[in-house]
Amino acid sequence: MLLTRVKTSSDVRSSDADETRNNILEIAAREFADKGLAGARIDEIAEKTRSSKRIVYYYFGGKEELYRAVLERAYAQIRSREEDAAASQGVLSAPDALRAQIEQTFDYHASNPDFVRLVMNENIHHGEHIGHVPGLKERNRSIIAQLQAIIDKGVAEGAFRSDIDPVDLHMSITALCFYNVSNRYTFKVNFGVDMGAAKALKKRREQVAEIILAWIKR
Amino acid sequence: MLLTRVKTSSDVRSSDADETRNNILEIAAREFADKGLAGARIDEIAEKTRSSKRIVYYYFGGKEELYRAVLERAYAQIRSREEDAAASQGVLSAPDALRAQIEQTFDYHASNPDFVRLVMNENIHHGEHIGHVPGLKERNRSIIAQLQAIIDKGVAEGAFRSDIDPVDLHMSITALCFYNVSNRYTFKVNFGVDMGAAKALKKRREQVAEIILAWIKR
Amino acid sequence: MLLTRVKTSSDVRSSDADETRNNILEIAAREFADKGLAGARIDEIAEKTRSSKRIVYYYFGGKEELYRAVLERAYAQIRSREEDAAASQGVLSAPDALRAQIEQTFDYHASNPDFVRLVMNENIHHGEHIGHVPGLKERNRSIIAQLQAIIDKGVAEGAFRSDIDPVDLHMSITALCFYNVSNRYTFKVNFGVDMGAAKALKKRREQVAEIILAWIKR
Amino acid sequence: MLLTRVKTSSDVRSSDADETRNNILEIAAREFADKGLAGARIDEIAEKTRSSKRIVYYYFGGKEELYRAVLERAYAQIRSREEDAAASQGVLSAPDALRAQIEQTFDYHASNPDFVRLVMNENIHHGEHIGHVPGLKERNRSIIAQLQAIIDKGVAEGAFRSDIDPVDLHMSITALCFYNVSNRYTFKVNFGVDMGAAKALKKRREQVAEIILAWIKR
DNA sequence: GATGAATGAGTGTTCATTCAT
DNA sequence: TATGAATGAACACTCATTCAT
Repeated sequence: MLLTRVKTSSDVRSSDADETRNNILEIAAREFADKGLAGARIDEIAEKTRSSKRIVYYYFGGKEELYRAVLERAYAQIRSREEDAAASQGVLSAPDALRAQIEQTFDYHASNPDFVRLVMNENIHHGEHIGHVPGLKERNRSIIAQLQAIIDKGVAEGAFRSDIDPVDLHMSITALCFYNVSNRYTFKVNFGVDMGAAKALKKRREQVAEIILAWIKR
Repeated sequence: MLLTRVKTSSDVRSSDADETRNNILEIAAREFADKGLAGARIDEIAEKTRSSKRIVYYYFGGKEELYRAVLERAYAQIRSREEDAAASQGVLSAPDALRAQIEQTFDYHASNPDFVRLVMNENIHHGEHIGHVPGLKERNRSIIAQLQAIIDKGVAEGAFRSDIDPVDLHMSITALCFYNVSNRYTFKVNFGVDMGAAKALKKRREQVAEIILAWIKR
Repeated sequence: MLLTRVKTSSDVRSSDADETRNNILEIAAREFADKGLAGARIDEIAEKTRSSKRIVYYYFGGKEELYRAVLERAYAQIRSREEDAAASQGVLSAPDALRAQIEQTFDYHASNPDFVRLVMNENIHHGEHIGHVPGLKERNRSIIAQLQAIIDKGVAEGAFRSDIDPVDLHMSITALCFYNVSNRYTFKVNFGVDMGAAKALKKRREQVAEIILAWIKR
Repeated sequence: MLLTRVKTSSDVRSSDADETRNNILEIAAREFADKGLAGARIDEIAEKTRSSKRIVYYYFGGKEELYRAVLERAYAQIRSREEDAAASQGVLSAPDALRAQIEQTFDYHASNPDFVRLVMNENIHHGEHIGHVPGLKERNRSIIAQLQAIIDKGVAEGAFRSDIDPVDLHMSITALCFYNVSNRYTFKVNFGVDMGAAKALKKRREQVAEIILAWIKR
């Protein structure tokens, strides 16, 4: 900061500020995902941060606002992933496109357990914060539209049933992709199977696609 | 208590104690389900109880122990339901038995959102308390055995594929029954559909059975 | 109790009662000596007892009263010891009698650390309970009279100074006998010497007598 | 603080902090000395302080840590006193130096009953906290070295016996200086003499020196 | 804009004691 | 006389938040 004169001081500050903000959000996401809104400690978050507790308040105002910012960021991230994925499915047949879509959803959940845990937390809180997350509507419209397109294509190809609602389809896919992650610990205790293990994941990934495709095929 | 005058005074006491215990457990279950282990307040639980905070400690020792007792009770309840249900499936064909099983699972989750939320909470806590719940092993063995029996029958009848693992089947069923309840609030915000509504539930119930049966049928 | 008809029921009860009382007092003495009045727990005392918490209240009324009873018993014990010892000193020369007296005092403290600790506790509480212990005056008069007799004899024998006050003598002896026990733990940390060890005690016992005799001899 | 304007703001802060810390330690020392670790109440300490209960936790972390800080401070104070006293004994003869040393020890105990009571408390707790007090080893080495020097000088002067161990000497002196303070209340009840009274103290001060000197002289 | 110090309100827990039988 | 169950009051401690600089 002291070495660069090219950047104006305000530039420097704001880029530093962004870095600080992101650093806090990252740490906070982990903490909220791990312990929930009530269980996470501002003190602990601040301590793990490169900055101080006061800075957390300075940037975010309070615990709840920080939680919302974390939620927002988590949804922003999944959305950008979905958009990336959507771009590359144009040329596939409907079943293949659907399978790709399912696998992408499965992978995202599997490799982002913190997102899954944040969503669980949000449901524990009756979804009272998610409403404030901007850009959700577009995201959801886009997901549904994407699935509708695949369904339409599959019906046209004579491969899919014509009576599948895209929202139902989305729910079924997500339910099957969510559970391994969300209920990993109780499932492990109950059935001795660790759904975090690579082998188990690979097998399940295949299976989820199989289940959905068996249902939608005519 | 109202029926008997024969009971000795000690009997009366213990039944009172049981009543108090159960009353606390009921209230606590609601609170823990609603706010999580960290978010629930012993003060609040006690206040809603017919007894006092001190009594809560007298009976359960502490917050964590109370939480465990709640978890234990929740699992005990689902287990007794499963046993009841199992008894009545003997005469059905494999697909009908499986459908009955799925519907029972679906209904249990739908009408016991607190159980679902407790399980979510337990997963947030990395399942560190569920291990202490007694009788889990038997429950799980029994579930799997039941499913295995249905699979076997279905295979024998020529109705089912022969390569389905009962644990996978259980996971798939549960995943599809769990999600509407666990993610009800975020789903509502995201897609405008309230999965708590009777109509939505009825439709989904049918659908879940359909999905599983489509997958398992040969 | 049900088997003996020789004893009247009230006899039986009262002897049982004495046993119970004594058992409680013994346990309580250990606890109060170990943790002080505030630190000792009625629950813990009751648990270690052969009886119940309610019995403790039944017999003693409350924590403070129990503490007083313990204090009383402790002083009663030391007194009876002193009387026994006094009886056997008639034939000795004054220095020998004094030495015997000192050694007896030293030994009593060394082998009754609980008594020492109870006295420490009582001083922490500004001696507010010891006033209620009956029989103290007689005990103290007797100790002082005993020492006065030894001094008188020593003066008559030409062995002792004539200006020693028996209360001062008692204080000096007790101070030197008390400290090894009362300050055993801090002394150990400070100087690495464990005054509870037999060898250290034996040496110190000799020394204490030596100190007092050097002072009183003419 | 009132004298300096040169101090930076952080200096001012830290001196305020020190003041607060010291104020708390002073009050806490009185409370712990008076009621012991278990008997003292954080609430009461905080109330008597110029600050709040929260501040006590902010500075010290907890009751036990506060107790340790108090213990540490008490030992630091006695040590600095000893060092001051040691400096002024160079020119005296061995008996005079020893007498001065004894009187200083006597006076310190007599005028710092809280220190004596803290040490008693620490012994009730089996000395489990004193081990954590830093600088104790140096203090004790220095005390013993000082006494050894006096002994050596006295032996060289032909005034003292040559077989006195400095640790024994220290224990004897301390025992005689500690008791009037530690057992003041029980002694008062037992023998009607208030060892806190100026006259009694003066007489005893003389006597303690006399006892030790009688023992060590050849 | 940035920060170490401070804090009111609550949070889980424990204690000596009493009640109902 | 004897006791398991129950309890109000206090207790140590924590938390998100704000103040002074």
